[in-house]
Amino acid sequence: MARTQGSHSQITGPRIRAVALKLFAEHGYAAVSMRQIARDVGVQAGALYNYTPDKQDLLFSLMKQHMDELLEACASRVTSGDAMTRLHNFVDFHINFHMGRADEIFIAYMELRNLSPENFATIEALRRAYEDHLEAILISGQTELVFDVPDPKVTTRALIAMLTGITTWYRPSGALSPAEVADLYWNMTRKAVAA
Amino acid sequence: MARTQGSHSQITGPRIRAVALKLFAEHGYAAVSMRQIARDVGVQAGALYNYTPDKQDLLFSLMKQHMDELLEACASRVTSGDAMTRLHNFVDFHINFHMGRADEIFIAYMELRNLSPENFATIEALRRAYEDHLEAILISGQTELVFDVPDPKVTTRALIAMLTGITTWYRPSGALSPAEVADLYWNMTRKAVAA
DNA sequence: GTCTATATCGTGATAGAC
DNA sequence: GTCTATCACGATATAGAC
Repeated sequence: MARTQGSHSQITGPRIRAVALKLFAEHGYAAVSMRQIARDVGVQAGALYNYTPDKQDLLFSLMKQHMDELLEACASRVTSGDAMTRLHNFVDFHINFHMGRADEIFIAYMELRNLSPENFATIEALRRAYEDHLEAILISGQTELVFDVPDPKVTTRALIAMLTGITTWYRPSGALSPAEVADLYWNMTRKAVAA
Repeated sequence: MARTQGSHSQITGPRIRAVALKLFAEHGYAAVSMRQIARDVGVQAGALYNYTPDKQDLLFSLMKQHMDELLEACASRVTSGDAMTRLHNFVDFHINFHMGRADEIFIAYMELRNLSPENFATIEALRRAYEDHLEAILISGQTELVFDVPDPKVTTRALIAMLTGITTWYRPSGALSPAEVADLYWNMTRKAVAA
């Protein structure tokens, strides 16, 4: 009953990650079995363990990679300019980065509780680092007197929740283009923090 | 090895629901076993099936009850007054209702994908009905020229995502009182939709 | 590197005694 | 209404052939 015997390490590894990402996002980490991942990849379950020590590490690795990419891409976008410009850049970046990554976002926000304590601490620290980018912008704007933000930490969480919520309803096939969505959310953000 | 033999139907039913709610919120529906629920309730696994036909129905029943309570409590709060008053009432209601129900909210938003198709349709309809309350307020405000809301549907989703996000970080033991949180979020909301 | 086979355990749900 | 016992199955992970 062999199916695809032979050596395919260079494509199997990424395929496992892609399949796991999709299945975790669709059904949830706990609801997805290693057998199911293997079936969709086209290998036997045992073969998965050549690429990941266990299921937990597969989840962690996906989340870690996402957060690393997020932070690296963010840093280059929001460090120069006045507060208003940086905020606009942040909103624009956040929306565009997240729009093409609905699965990653979903997992990053929903599967935190399925991480081991150590893995959770790692991911949580990265999430904090990302929020700190926005918080720093808000504080700058407060100093420049262009924003009125009584509690930068709370406002940061509020804005990120609002922006990230896009992924729960946005579909590329929908009525609004990414640019239109970005414009709508930018206007709400801008007004919400305005002095 | 009997533990708590005897008849306790009047307290066991609610206890099962309370325990299941807590465990589902903490670990996720798929990650929680019927045995685990039974253990925390203090009965054997088989006894659970005197109260629920199956695990799926237990989840659905919890979500349905939450949505019913949400809609009933909401309707009485946001139907009279001008748009600004109704929006303030909605924000205030949403925050206060959700603050004491972190577990219910978490489940209502995170476990949708673990519902059977029929159950999902039911809950989704109730969620829409709730969003429609806010959308109606925004449209009223647009008519009254007190709001500037180019896309009421999108703004509705954005505001609800922002407001519901409170449950991911708010703790009663934290620095801010519920009233202070409500005030911060009301100001952001008010400004975000202002004409 | 992938396969087959398997060890070990936990799962949802049911049957029948009390 | 709760218990004990059990069914039928699927889970993660490993061992060893190829």
